[in-house]
Amino acid sequence: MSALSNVVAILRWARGREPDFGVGEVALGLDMPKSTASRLLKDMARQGLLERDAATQRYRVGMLLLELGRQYRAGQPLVEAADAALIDLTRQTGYATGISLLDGSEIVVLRSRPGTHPLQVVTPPGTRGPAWANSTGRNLLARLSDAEIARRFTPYPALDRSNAPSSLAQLMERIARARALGYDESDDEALPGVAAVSVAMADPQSGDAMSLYIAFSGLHVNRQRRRELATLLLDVKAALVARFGDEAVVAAPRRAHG
Amino acid sequence: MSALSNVVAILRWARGREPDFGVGEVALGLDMPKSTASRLLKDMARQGLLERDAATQRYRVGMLLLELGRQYRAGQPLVEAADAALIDLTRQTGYATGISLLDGSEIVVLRSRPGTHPLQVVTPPGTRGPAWANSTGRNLLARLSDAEIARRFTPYPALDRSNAPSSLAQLMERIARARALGYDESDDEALPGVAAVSVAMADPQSGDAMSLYIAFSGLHVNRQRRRELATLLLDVKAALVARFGDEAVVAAPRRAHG
DNA sequence: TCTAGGGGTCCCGAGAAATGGAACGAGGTT
DNA sequence: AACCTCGTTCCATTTCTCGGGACCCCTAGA
Repeated sequence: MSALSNVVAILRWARGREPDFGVGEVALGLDMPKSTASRLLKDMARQGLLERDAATQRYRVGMLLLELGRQYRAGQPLVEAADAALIDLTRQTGYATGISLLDGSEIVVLRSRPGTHPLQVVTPPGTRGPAWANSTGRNLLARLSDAEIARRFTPYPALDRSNAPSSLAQLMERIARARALGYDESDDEALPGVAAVSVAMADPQSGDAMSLYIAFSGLHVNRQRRRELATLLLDVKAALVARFGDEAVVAAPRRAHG
Repeated sequence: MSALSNVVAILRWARGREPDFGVGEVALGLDMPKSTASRLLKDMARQGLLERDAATQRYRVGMLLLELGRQYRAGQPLVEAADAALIDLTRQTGYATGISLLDGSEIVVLRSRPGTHPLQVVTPPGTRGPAWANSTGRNLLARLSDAEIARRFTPYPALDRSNAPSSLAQLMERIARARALGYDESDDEALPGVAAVSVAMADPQSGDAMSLYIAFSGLHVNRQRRRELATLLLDVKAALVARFGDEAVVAAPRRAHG
């Protein structure tokens, strides 16, 4: 087992363990001798990957990771332009907006900001969620082949949320609808009380896909207004496609020179 | 040289290198053999700390760091409460707000969100800045001894911004003013055209200090309004101190039991 | 068409680092 | 005082990492 793989195993294990964790928890969680865990955590703290509270002897993620984390996909022209457009959309509408990426069968929030309406839930960048139980995820899945979607969702994950698709067949129906409409909606699925509309697009240079969303309280936004918000998002997407292109447009000649 | 220290050296070097970087740049930047750089980058990508674009052979920070980065100081009750209060303040006033921490002679943004006024500059979490050239940094420095401040600012850093203190003496004056007022202001210092007001406080449990700020366009907010914003921030701080305490209040008995 | 140069990859012997069982320290509880 | 839990340190042994050198691929220029 290389030093690097041990360190990354600890970092992966530490995801979701806010605010801190101890030597024994790491040893137990990773089935690792306590002396190994103690030594690795101490080394990682010394190097700045972690911080250690001397009073409690507990560890937490280090500031270096805060600095690097915000850098993920930063500087990519399409990502920055999309984010700027979504910040404008929040100003214009008062609703929370953001960008999500697909990772396996989950989504990870890349950028987000709260709206000015009293929506309680803010999903900060770095947060994971079930891709099948929100519109951003289904939009991203819609860009994959049916076979690949089936592969990722067998066995089908359990989630006790009545509005979320509860079988692969239901998920495929929702995805088909997203493909047909060009956008998707969710309401009280992964996030209770939260509704959203979203669109997906890809960077023509790299093929990296992302989903742009507007989130709002399901109780306070009627059907008509949701359609208006979807249209605003489609307009944002159209402007970005006009400026950067879309993967679908250049997919064929992508590998060929020229 | 341990494997861990090499990996962290690469991660530190990678800060600020958006959107990506190559093997040769790392080897040159860290004075490292190309074979070493190539092997380390490949291993780091395999483990998810980095991602590699097969087409360009260039590397970038990995999604794992996005997930861990947002976790920094997350789950700490005071940080979460302060952030929620600042989100409310953005809703209420329309101005950008956030939290910054001190690291040596620099500040690092922990949380931030844009306002709804047309302020162009948004400083995302993870961004570094000169502590002496903005109000958040001076507030945090105000909590240190004069000797410690002098130590951190000798030699005094150069920064070509006319409104920023350009000597240790000027910095100490500004810090003295922040101590007297309980808040500080900046205008067109580290960030051109950007003004801010901020207050600082510390977690009584851990002693960790943080600065809360409101940022706005220097052109569009008059002196009266700035004082109102400072009062709002002081109110937020007072509410947090009432709820959590402040380090100054419990500093003496901190090490003693009880 | 050929050559040179830049960027990057892979191999593997030598040397350095990492592992983890055992012993131990500190603090809390009975 | 004895016991338990959490965490630390030591060091013999094992495993891993380093990086020079050879090599590959691609592009530009003669």
